[in-house]
Amino acid sequence: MPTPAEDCARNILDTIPLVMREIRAQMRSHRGLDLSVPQFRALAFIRREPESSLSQVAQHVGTALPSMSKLVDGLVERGLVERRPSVADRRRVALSLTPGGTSLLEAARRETQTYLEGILSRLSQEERATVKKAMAILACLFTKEEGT
Amino acid sequence: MPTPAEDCARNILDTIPLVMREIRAQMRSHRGLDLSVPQFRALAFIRREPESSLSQVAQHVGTALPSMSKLVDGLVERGLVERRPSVADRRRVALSLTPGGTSLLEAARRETQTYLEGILSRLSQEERATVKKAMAILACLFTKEEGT
DNA sequence: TATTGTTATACTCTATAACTATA
DNA sequence: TATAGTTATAGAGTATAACAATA
Repeated sequence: MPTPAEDCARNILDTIPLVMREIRAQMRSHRGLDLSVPQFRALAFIRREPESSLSQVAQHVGTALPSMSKLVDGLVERGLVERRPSVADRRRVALSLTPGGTSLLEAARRETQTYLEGILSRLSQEERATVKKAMAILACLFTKEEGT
Repeated sequence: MPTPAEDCARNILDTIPLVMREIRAQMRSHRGLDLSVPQFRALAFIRREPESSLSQVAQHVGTALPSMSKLVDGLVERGLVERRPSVADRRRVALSLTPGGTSLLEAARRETQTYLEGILSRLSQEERATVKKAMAILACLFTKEEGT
């Protein structure tokens, strides 16, 4: 019989990529407001933390700095993000959403939320509670892991 | 107050990409046996279902057929997979692991399992049970969703 | 004609290394 | 010297469209 941790690890390895794939496909499927998951996460972070630097966004989204630089290039080209040099420290960059970026992000979030809620509505209240609790546990575990 | 489903959806959206990112980084970090998550999943499926066709693998891993064709190209070049025309139906392809592919897959799985178990060992038995149960719920939900 | 797979094309994601500008 | 960011480079993932081979 497998140990509990072994068992749990295998379940994670089987399930997380599956769910991730659905989320990605769903986000990509909207004409005009299609976003990749990292793009979505970057926009959401910038809205929550206006004037954030590139490093902060990269840290939060979990990419290397050059990756985020290029990702932001694309968002700026699409007119969703404004990138200005910071006044306090001119090495830095100050990122913020344009009005178009804000409304696109909100529309995308609405779509994705609706999609997920549709799926989750098939669960019992208890099952949803279990999923929510598990997400909180994992988020804690894997966020704290960053420095290691 | 957000509805339970809305709440749960946001938790999923915040957490799944985070965990996915860690799994990916972990799998890529091994010298000699570094695999992407889709490569790992393809190898695992082919071992479980020898002589499978390209379509079957693509279906299981969740990629489009051309994507899987290219992914398998890489695995064949690395000597991990053998791709032969099927005898019964020569449009098809019969995929199987080489001995090298089998041992690499096993080594990679061991590494990843060990890594995940290390993290999960910080949880209480009850927390692990919650995570495991949630994974089962999600796997069911998102596997059945494929045809929609 | 329908199915299986490949090729062509075009993005995005991702990382590391080398570089520039500022502190 | 150290930090923030960009550019260069390279490889993988992803999808759609067009094509070839076989049934």
